[in-house]
Amino acid sequence: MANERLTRQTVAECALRLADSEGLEAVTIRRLAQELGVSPMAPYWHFKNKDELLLGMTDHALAPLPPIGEATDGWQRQLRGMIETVIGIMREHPSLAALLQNIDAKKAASFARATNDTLELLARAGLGLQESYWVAMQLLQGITGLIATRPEHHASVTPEQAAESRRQARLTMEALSPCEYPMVVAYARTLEEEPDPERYYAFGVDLIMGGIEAIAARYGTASP
Amino acid sequence: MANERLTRQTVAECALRLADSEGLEAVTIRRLAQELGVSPMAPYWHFKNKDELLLGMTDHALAPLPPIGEATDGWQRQLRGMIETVIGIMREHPSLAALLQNIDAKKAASFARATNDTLELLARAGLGLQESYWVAMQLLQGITGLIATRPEHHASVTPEQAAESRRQARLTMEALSPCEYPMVVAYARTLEEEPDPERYYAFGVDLIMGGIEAIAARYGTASP
DNA sequence: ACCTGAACACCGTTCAAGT
DNA sequence: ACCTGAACACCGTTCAAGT
Repeated sequence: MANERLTRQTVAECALRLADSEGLEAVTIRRLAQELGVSPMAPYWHFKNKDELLLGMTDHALAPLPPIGEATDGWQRQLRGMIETVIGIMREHPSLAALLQNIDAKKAASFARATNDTLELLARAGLGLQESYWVAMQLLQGITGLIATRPEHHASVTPEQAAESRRQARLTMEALSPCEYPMVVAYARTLEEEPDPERYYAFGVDLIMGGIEAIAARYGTASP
Repeated sequence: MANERLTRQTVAECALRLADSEGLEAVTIRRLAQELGVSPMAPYWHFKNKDELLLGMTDHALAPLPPIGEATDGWQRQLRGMIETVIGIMREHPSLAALLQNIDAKKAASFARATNDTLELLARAGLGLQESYWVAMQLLQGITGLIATRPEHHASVTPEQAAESRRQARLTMEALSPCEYPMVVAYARTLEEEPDPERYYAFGVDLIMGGIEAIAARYGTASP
């Protein structure tokens, strides 16, 4: 719209907004340029290729993630807080999960920072470096999976879109043979009623934290 | 090569082999046709579009997954066995993880079967239908993440390729500022020596199972 | 420094046509 | 029933050129 000069910031921001509202597959260099009211090649001055752009979008989304605070709490509480914050950011940016799966995440500075903080917490849990890294990656995958399976699926902002995608999921599963897949068909029926997102996310966090605490008790050397 | 008649089977098989050896992004309708020695439009007779092809590839890869056996063991042992089997299949088919992230998995019959079996096991663990489904999806995501982060990264078949991709990962992380990201840089150095894949996967399975057992103890109604 | 325009080598997919 | 060929509307990216 505005005919201002472009910035790395504004380009990344616009691309992220586009991804959040229409899905990551809508983010095309040409479509982005159109959205910015600029020629198709303009974005290339700010990002040398599409991968760099995706990294920029990720950094822009993850920027508000606060650094890990002082060690006043136990590592469990701090880690749980961090997980909840990331979930919050992913709920604000529905495309972030897909983004993290389509880039080499360790090349994003904001992601490296989050990883570093997580490694620090897990060291306090008594885990070794390798184990900590493996746990940190599983952690991210867990959060991503939580978002991907979420009841308010897709880049759907409006309740109507959310209800529609839930209906689609239900129809897909109900189309299956009830004698071959009885449990799946039974689950599909639970999708008829509106889900409670908060209950869903709380359960997900418990699931992720449960795995980490079990592994810390087994492989770690620190006291709880 | 051979000028035989095409089959849905052979097309899916060829596409999967291509994906496993050169990555999912190499699987293009046109490239696939070339590989089959056939005109670019030929695959369309067997799969109505690319999404259907990806589903077919997934079903082909997941076909050898055995159905859940009789309930002679406890649900924990059976579930652990299933996870290990899926990991085995994913290690044989390096593209399967990416495949599952790029399709609507519930539309793949083989995936629905695996989901159904998992739901049955989790019901025996005393979890409700919704909770079971959430756990099942987290389970898959966890396995997928395990494969994605694995030491023998990428579609690398040869040890040289594996060593090279590990080296690339190390260089990316070592390029980071050591005072800003001390833990990440420290972890990068552990990548210098050859990893032990079995130790890695065993740890991963413990991590995933730990979460499930913790949640079963907390939300379930069955005795262990 | 920042952006445009034309061009290249790719995509997925439709549709009419061949055997 | 199974496959081909031409055509369409897209991609990402390079490169020379404009201001």
